[in-house]
Amino acid sequence: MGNQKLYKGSLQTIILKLLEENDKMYGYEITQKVKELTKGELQITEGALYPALHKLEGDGLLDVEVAKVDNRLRKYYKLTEDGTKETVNKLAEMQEFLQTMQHLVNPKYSLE
Amino acid sequence: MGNQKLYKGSLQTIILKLLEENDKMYGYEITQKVKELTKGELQITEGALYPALHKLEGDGLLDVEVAKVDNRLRKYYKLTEDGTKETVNKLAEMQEFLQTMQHLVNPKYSLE
DNA sequence: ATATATACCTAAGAAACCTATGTATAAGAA
DNA sequence: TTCTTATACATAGGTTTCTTAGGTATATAT
Repeated sequence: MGNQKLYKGSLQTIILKLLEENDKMYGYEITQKVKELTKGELQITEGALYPALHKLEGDGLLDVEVAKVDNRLRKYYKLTEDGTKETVNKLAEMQEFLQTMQHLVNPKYSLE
Repeated sequence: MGNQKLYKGSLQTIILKLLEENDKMYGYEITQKVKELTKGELQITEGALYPALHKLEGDGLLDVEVAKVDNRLRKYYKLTEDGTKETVNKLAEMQEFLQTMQHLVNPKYSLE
């Protein structure tokens, strides 16, 4: 790691993308999934994750469903209809950002 | 645009990369160059740029040289020796970040 | 018994940015 | 010739987003 600050601003997009792929997930599961997918490169902190989930829910992009598993609480989140639409937008913006940055910092590896 | 917040955290790297390519540049020139290279996608604001340049200078990564052109002030910045080394690090971190994000949000377009 | 993993949460502060504003000169349009 | 736009620097105040640090609680492994 050491480049955690580059991820600033991309957490919402990451959450939405995971929920697009996995239908429903709970917070802790998201942190583990991201760690696994990035081979430890990105560690989402709970102090960042939970407020982000609450914000997405408040914005109407996620629905919550509480469950009890092994006598422990879980809050499953899933995309609303608006959330599904917004995910498409956010992913498009992310792709544009990644391409622009790739072009900026390393023109020869550009995808264009 | 609309995805400006994704660029949060990447400004220093962008500045260093431009100075690696162009030897010396002044602030206003950097804003124009970035606008040109990104086809208007990224507009660096002065409120972000100047403090960033001052910080890089304070950290010993940039040297300043003041010049007067057409009776107007210009502050030319160039990489120090430390700045050149740090640029290599920051670019490597950026590449890793871009690859990780690409893999996260769109596995099939991954460069791996 | 103690530590680790699972599972949620918030408060306080830091970092990095945007908006707005200020100064000043040069060039172009009305 | 006045007004706007472009060039060129700068800072102050506020916002967003994250990190750090702490809190609660159950299950499992040592």
